[in-house]
Amino acid sequence: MNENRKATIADVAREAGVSTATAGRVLGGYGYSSGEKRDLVLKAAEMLGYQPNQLARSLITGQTRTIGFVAGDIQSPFFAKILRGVSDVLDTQGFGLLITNSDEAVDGEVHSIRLLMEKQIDGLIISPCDTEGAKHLKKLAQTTPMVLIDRQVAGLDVDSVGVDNAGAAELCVRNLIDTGHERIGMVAELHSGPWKDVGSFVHMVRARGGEAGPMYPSWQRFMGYIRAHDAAGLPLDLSLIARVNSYSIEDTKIAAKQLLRQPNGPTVLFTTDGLMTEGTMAAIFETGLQMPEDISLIAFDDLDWMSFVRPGIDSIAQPRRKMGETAARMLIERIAGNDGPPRREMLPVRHNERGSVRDIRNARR
Amino acid sequence: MNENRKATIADVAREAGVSTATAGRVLGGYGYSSGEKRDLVLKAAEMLGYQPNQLARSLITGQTRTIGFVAGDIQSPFFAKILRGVSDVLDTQGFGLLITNSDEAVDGEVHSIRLLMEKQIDGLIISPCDTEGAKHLKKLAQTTPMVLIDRQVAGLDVDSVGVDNAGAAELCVRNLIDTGHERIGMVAELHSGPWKDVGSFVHMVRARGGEAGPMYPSWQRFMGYIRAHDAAGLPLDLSLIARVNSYSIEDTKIAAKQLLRQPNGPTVLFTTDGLMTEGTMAAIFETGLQMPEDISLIAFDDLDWMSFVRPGIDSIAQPRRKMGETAARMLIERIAGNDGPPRREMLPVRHNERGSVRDIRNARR
DNA sequence: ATGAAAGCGCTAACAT
DNA sequence: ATGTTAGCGCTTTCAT
Repeated sequence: MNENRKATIADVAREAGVSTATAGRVLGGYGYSSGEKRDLVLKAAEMLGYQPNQLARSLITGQTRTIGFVAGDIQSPFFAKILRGVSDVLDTQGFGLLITNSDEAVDGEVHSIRLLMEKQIDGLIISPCDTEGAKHLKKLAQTTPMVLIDRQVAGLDVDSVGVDNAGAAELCVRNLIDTGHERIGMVAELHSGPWKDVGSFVHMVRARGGEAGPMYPSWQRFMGYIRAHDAAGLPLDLSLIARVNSYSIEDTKIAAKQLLRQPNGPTVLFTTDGLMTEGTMAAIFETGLQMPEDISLIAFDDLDWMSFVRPGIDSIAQPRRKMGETAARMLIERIAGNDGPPRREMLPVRHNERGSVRDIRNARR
Repeated sequence: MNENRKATIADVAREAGVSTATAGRVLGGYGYSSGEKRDLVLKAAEMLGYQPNQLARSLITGQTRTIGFVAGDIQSPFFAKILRGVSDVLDTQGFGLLITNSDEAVDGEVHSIRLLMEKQIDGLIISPCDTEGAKHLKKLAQTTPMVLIDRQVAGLDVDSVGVDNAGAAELCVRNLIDTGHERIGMVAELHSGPWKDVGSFVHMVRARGGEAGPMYPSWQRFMGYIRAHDAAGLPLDLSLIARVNSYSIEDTKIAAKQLLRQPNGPTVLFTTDGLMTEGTMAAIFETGLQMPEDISLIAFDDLDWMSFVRPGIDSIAQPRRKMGETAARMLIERIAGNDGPPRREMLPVRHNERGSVRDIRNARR
């Protein structure tokens, strides 16, 4: 027997003594078929080791049952966890998952998307690297189901999932203030958005009463920081904001060290994401400061190790896996034909207290 | 103009006033074409916003330029980093990447592979969850290019990439012995392989002079542990082996705590992978032991946080990203037609000394 | 319920 | 160098 070539429906049909249409109907699970022919076909398929060719099926149905995911960087725990959630849901629905990295650059994103679209994905989950223009996404959204994860894009009305970054940051900073902290440092990669500088961002936020459109999560967290200060009547000291210029641990460490060494520095550091936290941890250790005696720390995004270092690190944990699951579910619904209005899923965060934040209400300065 | 339907080659051909074959030739970059017609076609394609449909192309060429990756769990930093390496190389070659999780179960693996094969992947990178039987892999290997990562399978002669686990572990344990340690604990998930128990494994290793066939990395690391003891003439004490039954942090913590609390316990702990290390870290903190004064630690697999906790954690780092790159390159070569003998790429590990291992040669017990 | 035939979008002979 | 034609493996009318 010739087992060099993969068995096709035609082979099965011939073996079973039926037409290709009938074979297709039982193998593909569509249309009518009598029990008798069914058995014949199934037996023949079994014998020949028939495996359907989804390509051919997709070409005709126009559906690949495959979705694309454009991550910033899949090796970061943030995206890796999200991806796991996505993968789990897709798996139960028989969908495939094609992944790419944008490396947070528009070029990479455009390239990734083109590749994915050529492979005829049914839908896209993306963490867009630009929250402003993103014309390519707006155009794509007209033809392809899409859900945004972690970030939103101004003027792009599609499903999205994320957390209330500003709200979570505000609550966090308010707690710090309640615990006696007045000099609250922030370590963030505030890459140039539409704002000239940090000062004009503050101005804008205040002008709008603490509300603003879509922006990067780190800016949103900064917004929460501002709101908490304003609500408590605590003046903002921009010298406490370490603005990291490149998204790297090394640069973060340098920026954080500088912040820690300046005269009249912060009593606590608030870091805006996992990478900022790692750079800041390194800075704290290198400056020899003790946590939480000399410096307190609270991090946005929870990481594995935070529970087994000493002190444990306080954090705001995003439900990453669930974010992925939710995104996947929303996307599949769209693919299935749901054409209701875009939904914005805001998942709750969890605040972990582990001992890295010191209560200094009754402490001497 | 009707932009509801995607433009096809036929549309472009019509618009350009040429045959579909000519249009196909310039758009697909094959066969001859005059500059004149080329321009016509390109212009028409541009105008219609033509995007090739890789499905149709693949159906006919028999190549999808997509490969599959079956990971144990993509959210673990180990696989996430490997995946990044794979993705990078594929990207430069215009290949797509379809990922799935096996969750280290044969069922999941089989299911994953079937899904991937139906999508007609050109090749497979897999971290097999069974190093023994794996009949499905052996069968598959006859028709589909495949490279194994991290683990090998007995009797499956295909390309693979990994590190010299036994050698690295042996060197590591020898160093511990040289530093005065005589009671070296090991925390490992030694899931039931073909050996009745740990004792019979030791027996087997010794009988074969420290060599054995393919097996799980954790068993290989244990083999290195045995070899180092035997080479140094240090008797093996099986009560120092914490055999973790389930691959979870919680169970690891419990097993490690038990090991730490037993009378005449270890002076140092050797953990066999990232998850074992995290569970062990938790155990060390919960028992209140000081590192490295009360207990030393060295870990197989390097993790982000090991450099910024105190003390820093000594580790054996696998070049995960490079492993992924190498696997991807090997696979692409196979897809391109390389039919030379299977290659086993053994990448070098790096030993990081950071202060979690204490030199006790001159210390009182 | 089943079969014959058309065709998804593209490439690959085979002509010219 | 270009056009014509025949499929790739499957689904989907349309008959019967």
